[in-house]
Amino acid sequence: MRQRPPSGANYGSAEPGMTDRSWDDASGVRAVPIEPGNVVESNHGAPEVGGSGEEALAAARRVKAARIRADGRNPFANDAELGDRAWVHALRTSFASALLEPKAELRYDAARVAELAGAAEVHVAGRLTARRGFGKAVFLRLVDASGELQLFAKLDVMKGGFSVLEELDVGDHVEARGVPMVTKTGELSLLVSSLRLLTKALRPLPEKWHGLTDVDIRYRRRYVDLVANPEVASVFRARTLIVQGLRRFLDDDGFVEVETPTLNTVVGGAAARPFHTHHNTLDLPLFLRIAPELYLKRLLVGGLERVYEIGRCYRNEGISPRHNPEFTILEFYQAYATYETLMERTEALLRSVDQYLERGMVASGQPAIYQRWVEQRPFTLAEPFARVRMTDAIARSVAALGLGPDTRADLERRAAAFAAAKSADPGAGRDPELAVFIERVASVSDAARKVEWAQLLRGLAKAETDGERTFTCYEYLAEPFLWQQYRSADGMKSLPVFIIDYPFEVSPLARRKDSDPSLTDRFELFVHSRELCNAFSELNDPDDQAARFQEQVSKKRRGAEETMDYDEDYIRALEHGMPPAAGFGLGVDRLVMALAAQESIRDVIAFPLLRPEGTPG
RNA sequence: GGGUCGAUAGCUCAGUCGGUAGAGCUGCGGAUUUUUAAUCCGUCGGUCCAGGGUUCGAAUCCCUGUCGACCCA
Repeated sequence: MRQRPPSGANYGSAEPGMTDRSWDDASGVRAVPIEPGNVVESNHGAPEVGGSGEEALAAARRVKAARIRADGRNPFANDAELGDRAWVHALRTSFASALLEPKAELRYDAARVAELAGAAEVHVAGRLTARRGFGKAVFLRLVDASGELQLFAKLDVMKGGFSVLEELDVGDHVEARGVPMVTKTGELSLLVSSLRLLTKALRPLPEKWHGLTDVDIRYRRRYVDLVANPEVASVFRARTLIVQGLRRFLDDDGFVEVETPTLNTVVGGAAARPFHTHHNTLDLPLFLRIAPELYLKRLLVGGLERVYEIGRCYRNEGISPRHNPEFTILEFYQAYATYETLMERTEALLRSVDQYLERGMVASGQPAIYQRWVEQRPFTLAEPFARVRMTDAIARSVAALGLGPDTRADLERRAAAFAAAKSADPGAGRDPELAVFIERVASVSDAARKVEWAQLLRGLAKAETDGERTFTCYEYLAEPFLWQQYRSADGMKSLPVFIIDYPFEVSPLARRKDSDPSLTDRFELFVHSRELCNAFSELNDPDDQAARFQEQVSKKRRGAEETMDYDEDYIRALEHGMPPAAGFGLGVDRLVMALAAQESIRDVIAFPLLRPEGTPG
């Protein structure tokens, strides 16, 4: 790809009008000057020409479309025969041996290209994204799905066909034939012998230099965003490569891909609020699934042994740069494996996917974009991931924050006092002692200032068990600081961290540790302090599972919103015997964010959920 | 749910103390046969997010609402 301006957008200026029709071709095409008052009938009444308001811009293009129709041609043609079409990236690749140093500048040796190209014409098609006119010669930039190529249209080559330039605008789709050549500045171009409009674009593309930057419009009109900001297309191509890489890794390891229901009658497999829906003829209330977990494990019971699903889940929760209400999850389940096996597999999986991504980006001519992503990633996959027990992570982080070893005990005492005061008088206002306490612990260090103490204490006060308190301490005291505390050998990047040994109370589907039944054989992988994977040895004791479901149900009765339902059929399945197994879940959107160095989940989801345009909220 | 910031031409943005609404790009007309945001000349283009208020006068000040971004919950 050619070097682009920093904004990523780059559209050519308008071609000044060409009224000199001395080269009108012999086919009798009458070029009609486009002027105010010269409006030809269009599909949308009589547009006013002139001005550059949105309607006026579209109207001017409708006039051109109408003129083309009047000439007996179709401005929305569908008879292009592209059997011999050359993708522009493939074309570029075929002239790679003519590249001059430094190759990144994409300057070509004219003589070498002439030698390679001979007199053979090639056929390309795509969208015009820039136009620079010189009267009897015009430069156009053509973009297809593979890349971009400059077209060089000259009157003395095109003869009568040159008049088509009058009716072309930036944004139109065209097909062109010509012989590859190199311009004076060394740019590989197609010396156009024939050029034809395929689709008239009635609306203009955003401005060529600044492009489209309004994030709201970018997400709402992704079709424009993709054209105006080429890197957006790279991100979505990367997404495809990443998903392919995940499939490849699992398929090669004997996993069976399955699709399980997204319309569920019970909520299960994760702690989240569901979306509600309804089936009419069954008159059945349904939930959109929050996780495929319980169905996939039923398949283990059935003997599939290695299954996975990549699919959409729906959680009725807030929207943030890291959360979209619908998102894509990968879950896989492997019989006769443990969570320890899966830690090995996880490292291998992520490296394999990243290599697959790199190969794909290189193959599509975007090695520079991939390289930039790697540099922008604040983490590295190159070194062994850290493995830390949750309690150790807390202790280490507490020490790193400059807090004493008794901090947790102090916090729990304070939270208990807070909870007691609150239950005695729910309407009580601020607790001045609490503020004093927070100030005391927060003032220990700059890092300690960053702890969300008030939320931590609220969480501790709400926690019902020791395990929940451990998890709460982890969430607030350790997790946000993992990226600082686990670093690569050179200290430049953060290391992915496996947090292991989760308390059983916060892991209702995981197997208890044989050596310590208060813990589970579970890990989560944090990449730069962001949760990416969650995996555990599966609980296959139906009686233990039934008790945990029971506890979830009673939590819900006590007012908790993010709990599971009792899934009777799942218990029955376990009673038939699920082989010992380990299961794994990964947020695909978050993986794409991490690998393609994107800060917002909305930048890796083509059409993120937005409030509808122009509707009161 | 709360706070901060933002919304002005199709796009990117200015707009002073409250006094006729501005630029660049796009479009349109013209010149130009090797450009790279081409260049040069001319020109069209506005529900200043919406509604209300203050004022002789509001893009500007106030209130309410809508949408968005960021932060917090």
